[in-house]
Amino acid sequence: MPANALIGFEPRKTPIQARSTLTVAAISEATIQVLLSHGTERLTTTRVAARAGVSVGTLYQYYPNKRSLLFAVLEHHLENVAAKVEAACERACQKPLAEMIQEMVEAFVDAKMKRADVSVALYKVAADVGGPVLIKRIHQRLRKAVEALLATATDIESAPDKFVVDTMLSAMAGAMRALLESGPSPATVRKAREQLVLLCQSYMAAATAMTPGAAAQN
Amino acid sequence: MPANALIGFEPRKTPIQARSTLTVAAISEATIQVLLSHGTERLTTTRVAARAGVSVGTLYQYYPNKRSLLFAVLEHHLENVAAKVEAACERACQKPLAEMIQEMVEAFVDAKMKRADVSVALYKVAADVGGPVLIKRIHQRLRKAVEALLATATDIESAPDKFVVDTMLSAMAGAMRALLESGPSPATVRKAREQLVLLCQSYMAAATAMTPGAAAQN
DNA sequence: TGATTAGATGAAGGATTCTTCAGGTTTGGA
DNA sequence: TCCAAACCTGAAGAATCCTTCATCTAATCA
Repeated sequence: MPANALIGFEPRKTPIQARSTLTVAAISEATIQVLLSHGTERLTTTRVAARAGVSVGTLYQYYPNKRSLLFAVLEHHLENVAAKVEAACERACQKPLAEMIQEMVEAFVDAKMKRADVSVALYKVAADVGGPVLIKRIHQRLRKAVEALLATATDIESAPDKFVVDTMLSAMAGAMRALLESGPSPATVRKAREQLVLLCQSYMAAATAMTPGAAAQN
Repeated sequence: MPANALIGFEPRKTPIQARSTLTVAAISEATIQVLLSHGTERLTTTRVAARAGVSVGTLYQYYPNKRSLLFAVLEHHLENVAAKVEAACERACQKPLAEMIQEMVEAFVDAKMKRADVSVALYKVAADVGGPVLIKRIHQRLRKAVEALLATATDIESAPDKFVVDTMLSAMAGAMRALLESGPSPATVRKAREQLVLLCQSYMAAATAMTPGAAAQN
């Protein structure tokens, strides 16, 4: 399943002339627009093409099928978030643990909130189109970035387990998802951001303290 | 949206005779089976009816449409999980914070793992069928249960903010989802369960005013 | 036993959507 | 200018699927 779950998703043809480059960009943006205005259910290739100002045939010249179209948009979004977090990780090297976590988490929250509506719409897409595979791939990227980051922390002795990092990341992503899907006010987002930082900080502190000498009181 | 998002989901007719009670039970179970064997995409009313050993017409006698069928199954699953967690909350009254959290989290994990395959399949369903509304409803139930629980903790001064409880619950649920969707081995589940407990414990300890004495070292 | 209600049937209507392809238009180089 | 490649068009094919309803059978009760 995870191995060949992505077949048939490759672009059918790559744009060569300037005209077609504009076309694929328009299709991509139209997909997001239709997603926002009609939802995943009523996202049809014809509608996307119409919104992009081209005909369906043109759409199928660059995407082999509807799913590949959605997949491409989802992939682009996730890559973008991952890149932001990775950048934050590099910025936060050689600092105390708490500061590292704060920068990383805030980068993640801000990246997701940048276009909150799109983020929410894409959760539904992920359920249909290669979600698991893609999520897993991005997740691994983030885990590596965070592990590399933690290795440079100035105030911890041994880097935490892969398992711990994984748990933190999925908790962070899950809480973020719940937040996004609740349609939060700016004030709510601010508070949630703080809490998310605290959540990750306190967990990492507890999970890293376990390994060296100062074990927990349990 | 959230207000009337559930219209048309009410059962069309309630079974009276014993025969029809069996029928609806069979349809319900068949829905899960088809969900597992064919996925949400290829879940058709005809297929469900066939699997249940009845005709499509019979199905439509009890469910006004396909979505109401999926909604009912999802609702049943979530109610079950919520009940398990609520029961754990009542069991854990009048104890130290860490123990409370442990019992609650473990109850949640165990409830979700009970039929892990169904849990995973229903995530996709939730994306299509009244997910947000239902999730929000269950979430509120859990929050109230946890708040009532925390109010009886023997080692904290003031009960934590609603916001804190919400964050913890969504983080817990999110991490659990990621775990389930990764198709974990029993050993992995065991480790993840521990980590999830630790995650929630350390966060609650950090976000709560503990009684002087056993405060966190940060 | 006869009448009335509950329950079950499944072919067919109706609607939607994905995808193709034969043919037309535009672009860029020779 | 002229041609080949790139690009675009959109009606129509093909496949699904949801849902209804006229009709039949089983159960309940007077």
